[in-house]
Amino acid sequence: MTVKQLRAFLAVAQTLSFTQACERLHLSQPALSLAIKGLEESLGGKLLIRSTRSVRLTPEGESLLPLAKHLLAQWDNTEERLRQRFTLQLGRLSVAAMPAFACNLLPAALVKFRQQYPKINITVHDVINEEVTEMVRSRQVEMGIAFSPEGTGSLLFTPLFEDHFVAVVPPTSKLIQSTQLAWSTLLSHDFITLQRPSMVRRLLEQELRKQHMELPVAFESHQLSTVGRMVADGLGVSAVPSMCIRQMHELGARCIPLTAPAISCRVGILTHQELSVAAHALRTVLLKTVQAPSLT
Amino acid sequence: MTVKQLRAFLAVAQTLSFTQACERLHLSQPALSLAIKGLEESLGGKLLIRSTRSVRLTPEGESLLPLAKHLLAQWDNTEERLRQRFTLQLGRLSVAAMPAFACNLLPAALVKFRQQYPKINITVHDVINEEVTEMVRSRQVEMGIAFSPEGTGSLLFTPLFEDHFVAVVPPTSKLIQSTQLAWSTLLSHDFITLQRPSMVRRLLEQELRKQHMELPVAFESHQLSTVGRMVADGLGVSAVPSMCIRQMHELGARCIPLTAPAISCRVGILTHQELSVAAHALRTVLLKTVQAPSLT
DNA sequence: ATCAATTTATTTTTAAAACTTATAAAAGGC
DNA sequence: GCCTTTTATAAGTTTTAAAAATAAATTGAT
Repeated sequence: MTVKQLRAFLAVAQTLSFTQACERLHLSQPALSLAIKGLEESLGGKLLIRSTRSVRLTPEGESLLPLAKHLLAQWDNTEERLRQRFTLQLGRLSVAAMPAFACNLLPAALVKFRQQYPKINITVHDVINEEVTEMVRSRQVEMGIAFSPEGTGSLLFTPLFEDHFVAVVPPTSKLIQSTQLAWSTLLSHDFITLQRPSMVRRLLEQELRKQHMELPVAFESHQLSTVGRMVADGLGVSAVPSMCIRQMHELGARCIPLTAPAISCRVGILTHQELSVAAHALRTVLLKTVQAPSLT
Repeated sequence: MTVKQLRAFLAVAQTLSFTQACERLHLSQPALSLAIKGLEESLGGKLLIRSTRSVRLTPEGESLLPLAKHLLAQWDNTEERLRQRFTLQLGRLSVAAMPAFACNLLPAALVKFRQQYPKINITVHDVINEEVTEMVRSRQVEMGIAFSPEGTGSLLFTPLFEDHFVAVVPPTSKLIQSTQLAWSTLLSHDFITLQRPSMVRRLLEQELRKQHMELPVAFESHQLSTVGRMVADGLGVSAVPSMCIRQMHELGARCIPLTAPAISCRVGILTHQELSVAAHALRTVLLKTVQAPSLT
C-alpha cells in the first residue's frame, strides 16, 4: 500500500467516478485504474465495484474510507508541519541567558528576530550564568548566552563580544569627574556586590586576588537592578559588566571605565553542534545585532 | 514524502547507523542514502547529521521521529486490519432472520460458519418477515433471511428452499392417524394463529380466501412457541411453515402434511448486490447447510 | 603524522515501475 | 440495436529505484 494508491482510492470513493478522480489527481485514467488495482491486490480484496456505468464501494471499501481519510489527513499534516519548521513559518525556541544580557541586549535582538520570523514562539530563561550552561548541556534550552566557559565539553561557544567591567558610582560621588578609574581607587569605597553563586562576583574576586586586592563588601544583592539603585542612592560603589551600563544609568548610577587591571571576559552563544533552523536564525540575528556596549 | 522514505528515516533514527538500518530495511546502503536525501529534499531541510563516524538527529529530525513512529504504526495497523477483513480473520456481520428460521435452521448454519471463521462477530436480529426486508434495505443488516418478497427493488433474493405449510395438531387428536390432511378438515377445528402483522398469517389468509375458506381463529399469539404449546395442550389446531416441525414436536404437538391447497413459499437470502467477504462466506455456508425440512 | 579500517556519498549501470497514448470492451440510453 | 460514456487492457516511453563499484572522509592505531 502506498500513499499514492490511498489517495487514488480516496478520490474515487469520494467522487464515485474514475474520470472525475483523474482530474483531481492529475493522472491519466489508465494510471488510476492500475493504482486502484494495485491497492486491491496489496490488501487482498475488492474495494470498489466498478462497471462502465457506475462505481460504488464494497463493504470493505466503505470501512476503509474513513480510515484512509484520517490517515491521509495526518500524513499531510505531518508533512506540512515539518515543512513549516524548515521555512521558519512555525516553531518553538527556548533560550537561556544570563540576567545582564537577558535584560540589556537580548530584547533588541528579539525584536529584530520577530520582525523576520513572527511565527516562531520564543521562551527566554533568565538564569544565572552557570545555569545557562547547564540548561544547554541538558538540552532544556537549545541556546544559551553566557560568559565564555573554561571547558565547553561537547558544546559550541560562539563569541559575541568582549565585555569590560566598569565602575558604578553614585551620581553624587567625586569619582564621576574621572574619565577612568583604577580598581584600587574604587575599592577604597564601600562595595556593593551580587551574591554568590554569581559568575560576575566570582570573576571579580578571582581577578582581583591575582593583583592582591579584595572586595570591601558592604552590601550584597541578587539583582543587578537592586545593586544599581543602591549605588544610585549613595550606599556605595560597584563594578558591573559593560552590558549593564544603560541599565545603571537608568537606575540613576554613573559608570566609569576601570583599569589596573582591566578585567574583561567574552560573552557568547552556547549551543550543541546541531541547531534547529530556528536556533540558527536567532544565532545569525544575534551575531548581526549585538555589539559590545560602550560608555558613549 | 513516501512511506518508504519515512520507514528509512525511522530505521536510521532508531539505529543511528545507515549500515544497520540497511539490514533492517533489506536495502543497499546507497539506496538508503538516496531515500534519506529524497525525504530531506521533499521536506526542505536536514533531518540527520551524518559523518563517516556518527549519525545523529537534527532538532527537526528529533521532532519528526515521534510523528513518524505514530504515522507508520497507524499505517501498518490500517493495512493489517483491511487484510484481516479480506481473509476473514476479523470482521463483524449483522443478519436479520424471521423468527421461524432464526430459531429452527439458523443456529446449525451458524455453528458451521463459526467453525470455519471463528473470528467473525455475528449479530442476529430475530424480527418479523417485513422487518427483515426493511433492515436489509436500510443497511442496518447486511443479510436477511425471509420469504420471497414480491418486489425486491434493488435487493437480491437467493432462494434457499421451498417451504410447505403443515398442520399442527394435538397429540391426543384423532387427526394424527392421517398421513396427510386437507385444509377443509383442519379448519373444522378451533384455529390458533400468529397475530398480525405476521407474514405467515397473511399468507395463509390470502391463499385460503382464493379457495373460499377462512380461518376459524380461536386464539392468537405472537410467538410460535406459544402457538405450539397451545396446540400441544389441546386448545386447537394450527398451520405453520415446515421449518417449525421440529420445534412443534419438541413442544408436544404433531405435524401433518397439508393439501387442498398445498400452500408453500420460498425462503431465501436477501442482500444488496455488494457483499462483504464475511457476508459472502455466510451466504455460501447457508446455501450448503440449509435444506428443506421434512416430516421424517 | 601517516596508514588502515570503517562508514557514508557519489556514480554508473541495470531493472523495474509508473505513466501516457492508443485501443478494446462493456453497459446504459435513445 | 446502435451510440455514447466509462472503465479495462496493451504497448511503448519515461521516470524512478536499486545495486555494484568506487570515492571520500573520519577515526583510531602505529
